Amino acid sequence: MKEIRKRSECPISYCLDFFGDKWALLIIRDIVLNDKYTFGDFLSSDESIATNILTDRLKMLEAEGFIVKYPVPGKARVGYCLTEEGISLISVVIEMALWGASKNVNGYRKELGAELKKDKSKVIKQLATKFTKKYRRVKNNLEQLDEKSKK
Amino acid sequence: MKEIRKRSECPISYCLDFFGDKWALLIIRDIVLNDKYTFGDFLSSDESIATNILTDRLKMLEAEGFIVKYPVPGKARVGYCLTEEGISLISVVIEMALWGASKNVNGYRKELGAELKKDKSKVIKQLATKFTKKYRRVKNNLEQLDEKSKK
DNA sequence: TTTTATACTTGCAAATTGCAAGTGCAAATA
DNA sequence: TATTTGCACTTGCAATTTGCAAGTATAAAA
Repeated sequence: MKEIRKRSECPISYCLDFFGDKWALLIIRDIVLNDKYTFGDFLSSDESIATNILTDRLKMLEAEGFIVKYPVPGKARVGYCLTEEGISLISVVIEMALWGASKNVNGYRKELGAELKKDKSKVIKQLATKFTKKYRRVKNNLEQLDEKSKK
Repeated sequence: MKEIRKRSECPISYCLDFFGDKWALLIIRDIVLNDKYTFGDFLSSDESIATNILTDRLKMLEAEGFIVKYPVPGKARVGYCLTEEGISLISVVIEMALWGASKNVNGYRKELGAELKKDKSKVIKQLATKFTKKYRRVKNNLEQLDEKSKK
């Protein structure tokens, strides 16, 4: 698992301690903007992440509290869901999306682009609300599974 | 020099094509928030970048049009200044700063933190204006040097 | 029990980072 | 003019990370 070392007291540096690589934020993106949640989902993204890198980054994100793993129906299937910590990254991801879009790289549907231009904060809030609800459901589910396994 | 390859049409991925490493955005940070502009300035930051990595990243940032190099008085001395392209990264840097600060990593003076909380957009605009003015001065200067060398 | 789907794990080569010594260039000084 | 000093890189090499692709473990269905 990618080792996290705090390089300085600078908040930007701190952010890059976790996310200063080509892949970690792409996983957050896939969850936030592409509704992906399984290992296979992330593997199928256009950037073609390698399985060992994906595993490594998911482990880091989970260990640092940005995502949580939960069972999904299907053989050996699992999903990954943002925690509150992970949800706080949405604004960074959106800011990058706006930056890239300003360079005429905009693979997202036109409506999202228009919404972001119209009211960026509103979009961020809506996404945060959506994933907060999902996180609560998943957390409850995990807690219930935990109780069951104790019987 | 770090090779830039466009991995997909996603704007976030596009941003990470340039900045998905531990160092490139730290250079932008140093220019924007620490008023640094020479090789030696960047070398002295708390994160201790290696000279070969710094050179590599400065070359990339220059080649991609985010910064421009200009002469500074002193022996073999040069400075680096944001271009309009580079200035457009300020909002990403600031969003990361806010994220890091929300995790209680805040090595900046309290006033900046307060200003950002009060009116993030205003701070971003002020910084953009400041560096736009500097870029214009530098560009004019470079153009004049260019004219001189043709005589 | 066997097959299938999923999530990883592993071995290895290529690429990148980090350390620290070295080199080249420009300006100041003797 | 020659030498010294300051600055911006460059270089050699070891350590680490990434990427490729085959392999393995687990869970559920047949």
